[in-house]
Amino acid sequence: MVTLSEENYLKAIYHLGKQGTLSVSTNAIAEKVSSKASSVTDMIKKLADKNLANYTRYQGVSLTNEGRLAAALVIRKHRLWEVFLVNKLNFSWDEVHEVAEQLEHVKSLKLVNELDAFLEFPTHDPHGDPIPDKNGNHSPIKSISIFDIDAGNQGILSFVKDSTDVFLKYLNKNKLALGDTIKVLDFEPFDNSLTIETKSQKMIISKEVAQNLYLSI
Amino acid sequence: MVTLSEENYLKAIYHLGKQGTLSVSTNAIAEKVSSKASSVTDMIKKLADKNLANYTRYQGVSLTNEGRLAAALVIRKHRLWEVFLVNKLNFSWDEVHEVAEQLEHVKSLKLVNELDAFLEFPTHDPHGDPIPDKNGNHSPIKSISIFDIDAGNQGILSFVKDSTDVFLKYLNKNKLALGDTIKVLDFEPFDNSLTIETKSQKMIISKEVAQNLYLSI
DNA sequence: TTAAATTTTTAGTCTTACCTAAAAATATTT
DNA sequence: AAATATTTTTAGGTAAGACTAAAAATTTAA
Repeated sequence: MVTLSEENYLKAIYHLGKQGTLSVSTNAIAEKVSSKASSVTDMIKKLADKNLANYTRYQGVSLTNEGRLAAALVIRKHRLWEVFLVNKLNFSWDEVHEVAEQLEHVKSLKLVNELDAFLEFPTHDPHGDPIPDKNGNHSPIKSISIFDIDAGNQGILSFVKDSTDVFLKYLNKNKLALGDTIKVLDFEPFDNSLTIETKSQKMIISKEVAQNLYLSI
Repeated sequence: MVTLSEENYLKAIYHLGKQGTLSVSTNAIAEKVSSKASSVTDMIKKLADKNLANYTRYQGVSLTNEGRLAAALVIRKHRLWEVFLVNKLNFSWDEVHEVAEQLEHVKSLKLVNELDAFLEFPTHDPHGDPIPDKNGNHSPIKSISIFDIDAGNQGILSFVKDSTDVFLKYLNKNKLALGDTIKVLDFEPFDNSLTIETKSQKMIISKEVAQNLYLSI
């Protein structure tokens, strides 16, 4: 049995190192799960004992196939619940994270798969993140940061990298949502800001914002 | 903050003693939550410290108003989730308990209330148990055990007292479901069995079964 | 109304998941 | 390549929530 806490560590390792394939550092994990390096070392040993992680002292951790699948299933649940909250229960995309963090730990294969069917097999969550399938696979994101797009080109906003509520609220305030068509009009070298245009408006966004908006083109 | 474990004890006390108003014994609680009496004593002290329970050594426990409300809210969540699982996710009534036991601990007022609305404010769960409202109140059950109904009378099956999966599977096998109209045809004093009739069949049920079936008349 | 049985509490342990502080290993500078 | 800085691990400790075994209180029976 994988405990709640173990699931959170698996998720962290998965996210930090390209689906857990890369070796990630103890400190990075500690930061991600808001704990201390020493606690991480303890937990990593436990994961390695359970054959969920590959670990050699001082060399960082990666996930085993088993660990990667376990992590992907937690992420699958998290994202499916987010879709449920937004599509069925009137949550907005900046309110779902905390609740999904709890729901993702509920254990029942039937629950996940019925939920998936009930939501009509969504492929992406409300922030544009792909939803892993039963086998832990997801369609790779084929999108590119607005910051890397040349002036004159456009695309559809399909993913936001930062999904903290501060950023999502900024987007709400500025009427930017997934699915919007966005055109890059101009790049300002002085402060790296960009002028963009949507169906309803023309606006200037900072480099920080641009780097978190991804378009599919 | 009320922990998961505390919530389970609150539920147990609530269920054992008429919504927690009656004083219940340490042993009874231990039995209900599958732990030992000594563990119960520890937890009861914690609940009393948090002003959720009334406790004097050797005299049993009851719930304070605050404790009763907290318990009712957990039960509200449990039953709403059961409705969700059965009505939306194709679970049958004998499969929902275990999953609802996990879902009931998810913390988010918005979640409960939106779920309630999404399900169109159900008043009873799939076993006929009443769903407490936001303030912890529920409509009293106005139903009577089949065992206490005189031959010749009938009613609608609206509540099953025992909701273990063994009993629910027995009902499934014998095509008895909530909402069915059931008429009591005969009572057999030798073994206390009853002959009942539904729209589709005539059958004999034991005293044990009869005492767990409640009709509204 | 004592004696016996039962229930409840206390005392002392264990495990999980965290922590701090110090030691060990690895990385980075000079 | 030594010295210094950083990262990681180890050692030892804490709180929550469980446990066993023994002591205390209450209840039941003789």
